[in-house]
Amino acid sequence: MTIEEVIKSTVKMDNAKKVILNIMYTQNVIQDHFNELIKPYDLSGEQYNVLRILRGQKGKPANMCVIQERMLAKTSNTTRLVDKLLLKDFVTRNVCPDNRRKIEVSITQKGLDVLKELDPKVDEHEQTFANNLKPEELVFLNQLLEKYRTNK
Amino acid sequence: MTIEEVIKSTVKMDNAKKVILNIMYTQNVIQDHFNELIKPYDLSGEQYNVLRILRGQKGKPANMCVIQERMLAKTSNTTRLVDKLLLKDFVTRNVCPDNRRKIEVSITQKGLDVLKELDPKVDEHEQTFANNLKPEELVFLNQLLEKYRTNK
DNA sequence: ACACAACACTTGTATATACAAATATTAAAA
DNA sequence: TTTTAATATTTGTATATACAAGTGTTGTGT
Repeated sequence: MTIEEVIKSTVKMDNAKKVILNIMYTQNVIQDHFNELIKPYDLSGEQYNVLRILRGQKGKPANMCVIQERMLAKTSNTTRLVDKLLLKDFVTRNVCPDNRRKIEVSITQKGLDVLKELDPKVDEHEQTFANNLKPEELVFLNQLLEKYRTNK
Repeated sequence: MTIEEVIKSTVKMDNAKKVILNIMYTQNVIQDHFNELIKPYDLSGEQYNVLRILRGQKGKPANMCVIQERMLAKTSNTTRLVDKLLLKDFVTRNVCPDNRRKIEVSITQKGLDVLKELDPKVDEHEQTFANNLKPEELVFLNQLLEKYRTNK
């Protein structure tokens, strides 16, 4: 389905406009698909993202600003995201002893367990989309997107 | 800047995962850029989208469900989006005389004026990104994204 | 004609996001 | 050593989004 069919556009669009709509719409499709996947786990996409960042720390706690800079949406409110994860016992939060302005956030075993359970489902989610392209097309799509963002 | 650099990833990712992150992140970058552009006009991205759909109707009013199906984010709450536009006198809203369940939404002259003022800025926004790619790359990026979404 | 389902839209509620201002701590300058 | 600036995080507020339930209208079957 082309992007014109998706938005039932009546007028002809140039490729510059089409690419933007295609990226925005594709992101929506991916996100809706992912939200379905994590719905039973009482996690939002951003909360999942934070958990994955924390697991990537391999035991080392992460400060709020470290989490922030590794997230895709740079404007997210990390404090409140961590609040939600804390309520579910997926993370711990402690004041950093070396610098009391900082907060050390770590993933708990319960958090690791839920990620472990999600891993195969997330892999499947990623593959479902990726399988529509040949391996070399996948590489090229990555390159084009990165080039498209140049200087932004 | 590659997606790995953006999220400061420590571990190696496969291309299936990289594409998803690349699309999500690129959408964020585009959206942030666009939000800067429309901030002075007291419009949200979705509100702008609705106005553009209404202009595309060329005088013919649009029902709520027509607006809904033409939007990128299918889950948006059209009623409240139109409420906001109504408060700014960018649209009118009337019960459809043929079918009183339906609502006819039309763009006002004021709405058309604000779109007209935005047009060159939106074009520039689109071109700024598109200029990073050769014309044939732009075409290919569109094709890859559409293929990537197959059956979703 | 009546009951009931389908449709089009609205409203309620909880959560998420955006962005500015506030707080607390540490670092730097006078 | 104060004062000031910079850093790290939190809080407040307004708006947006997600999703279920509610309202009013029209269409269908008996």
